[in-house]
Amino acid sequence: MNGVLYKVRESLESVKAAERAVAEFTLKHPEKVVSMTVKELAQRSFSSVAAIVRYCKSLGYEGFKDFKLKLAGDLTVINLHNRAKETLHPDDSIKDIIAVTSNNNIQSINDSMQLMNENDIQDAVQYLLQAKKIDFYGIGSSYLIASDAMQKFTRIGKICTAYSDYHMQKVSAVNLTSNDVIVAISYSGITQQIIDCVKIAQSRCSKVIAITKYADTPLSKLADITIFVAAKENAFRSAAMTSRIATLNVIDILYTACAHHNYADTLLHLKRTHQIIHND
Amino acid sequence: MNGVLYKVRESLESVKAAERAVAEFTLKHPEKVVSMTVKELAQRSFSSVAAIVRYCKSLGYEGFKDFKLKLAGDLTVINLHNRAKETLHPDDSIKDIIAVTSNNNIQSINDSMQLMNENDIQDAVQYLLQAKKIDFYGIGSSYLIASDAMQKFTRIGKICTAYSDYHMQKVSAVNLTSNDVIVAISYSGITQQIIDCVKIAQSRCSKVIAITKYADTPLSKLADITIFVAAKENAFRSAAMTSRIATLNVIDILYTACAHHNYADTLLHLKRTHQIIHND
DNA sequence: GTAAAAATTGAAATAAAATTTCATTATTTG
DNA sequence: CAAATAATGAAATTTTATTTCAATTTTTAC
Repeated sequence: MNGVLYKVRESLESVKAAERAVAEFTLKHPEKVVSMTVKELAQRSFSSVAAIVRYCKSLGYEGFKDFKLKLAGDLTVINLHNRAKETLHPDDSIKDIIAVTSNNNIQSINDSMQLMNENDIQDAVQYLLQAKKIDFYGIGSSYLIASDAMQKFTRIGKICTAYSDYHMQKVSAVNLTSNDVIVAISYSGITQQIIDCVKIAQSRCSKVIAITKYADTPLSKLADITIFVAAKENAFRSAAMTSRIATLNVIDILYTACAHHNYADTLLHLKRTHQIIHND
Repeated sequence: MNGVLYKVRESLESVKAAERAVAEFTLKHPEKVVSMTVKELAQRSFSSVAAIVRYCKSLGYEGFKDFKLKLAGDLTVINLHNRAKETLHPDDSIKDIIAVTSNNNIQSINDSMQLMNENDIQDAVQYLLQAKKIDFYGIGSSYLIASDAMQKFTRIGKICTAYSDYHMQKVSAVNLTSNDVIVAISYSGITQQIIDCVKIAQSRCSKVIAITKYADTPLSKLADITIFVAAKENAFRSAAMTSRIATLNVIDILYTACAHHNYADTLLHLKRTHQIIHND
């Protein structure tokens, strides 16, 4: 969350040539940077000492020393939930499976938190609050997340839908207005049906919030606001599996922030809802 | 815990006079130490530069620089946990909301892990592996979890279903056999529709695995195996919201354990599935 | 197309900070 | 109580970070 690595990654777009290599090296080997001197880093990233100090200052730090200190802090947090092994082997026990799976899920939430930009979330919440109608779009396992979001936002009195059918999504999209907001959920960021709906929505002047993996994808390029989730895949854990928990966490954050915005009003809505549904 | 501050506190017993003041100052104002130079710290704690470097080395660090870096890391973690209050207040910022929500979700997984019984999980996995057919039952937000489970187990070639409609659930239940297994998902453990289906399933001699909150509920009393999830509720976080992530983690564990049981076979199934669905 | 202005860059100078050395002082031991 | 040992900090040294500034590149304005 507004961490050093996030700032570095963000800077890649506007960084000067001499500083680019430094940024890239930092993203690739942050733990090395922490124990390097400016001189060493300058050599390793074919830059100059002065460029590095300037770069650190441009990111808002006092200098390289301050930068390293903050980075050390962030890395400790990132490593916090990272201690358990990540992959399973044929002879692992149930105990291992419980630990590894739970830790992967925890780590997924944690890593994604590092990628979140307060301002983006704030903007997304503003859109959602002002929206007359919200459409949540997702295909496959992302549809379940869309449904979850729909259930939540309905509970606080928002008009919103999540269609399981692609054609219904499209039908809904062509009838959007500039007062509406869509939330497009696609981990890969390349799901064609979602991209199609986003384009239709934008032709109707609706705002688009995307939730997708941390990368340059067609979806993130199109969206007005992109909220990233981190995920590591392996043979047993598909992309969808790893990202799902982190994506749900994003939904929780958006929902909580919206609910929070009008504290008293929300409590009323929730109370009303609670009286109808006692349990599930 | 082998953090810097822990070591410093431990050192108080055996520390030399000149270093004692340094240790005490560090314990009192660790966040200040991080941004101080050896010289400054020497003055503030009425010690000498050399004494401080020696002290850092005696604690096992390379020197003062290393000591500061490690301390910075620890402090970030400590701040993180301090910020992780559990409830939100009207004047909380987006940053607070991100931290609180994410931490609640992480906590939820963590707490539930503590409640899990290896043997129960192992037995549940055995049932699932031997099942001819698996029915996942859930109402409302629990239905989304049931669907998620269904999607996962389908990917490894299991015959399974999750019905959104109560009547279809019942229809499915009356046609179960002793070779089948149902997974009943209800956080409250008192959802009448789910209880009904469980009773029908048991009259057909099917095995029942329940996933529910940690308490004596009608559901946990009926089930053959109960897997518990922990959850703390408050005005903004309904039971369903807090428990959902933990319940999904249970599904992940069951799925992973089943998938893991036949390592080679599973990889084959997943590969096949992957070729069909590229992205979601 | 070109010249002036602005921005970028890194080598070298400077400043700051950390570490080491070593002589002095205090403490322990026989 | 003297010799041995340990502790201590001032000063020297080394390492590291920051700043300066002139050379170079890029942009802008005409």
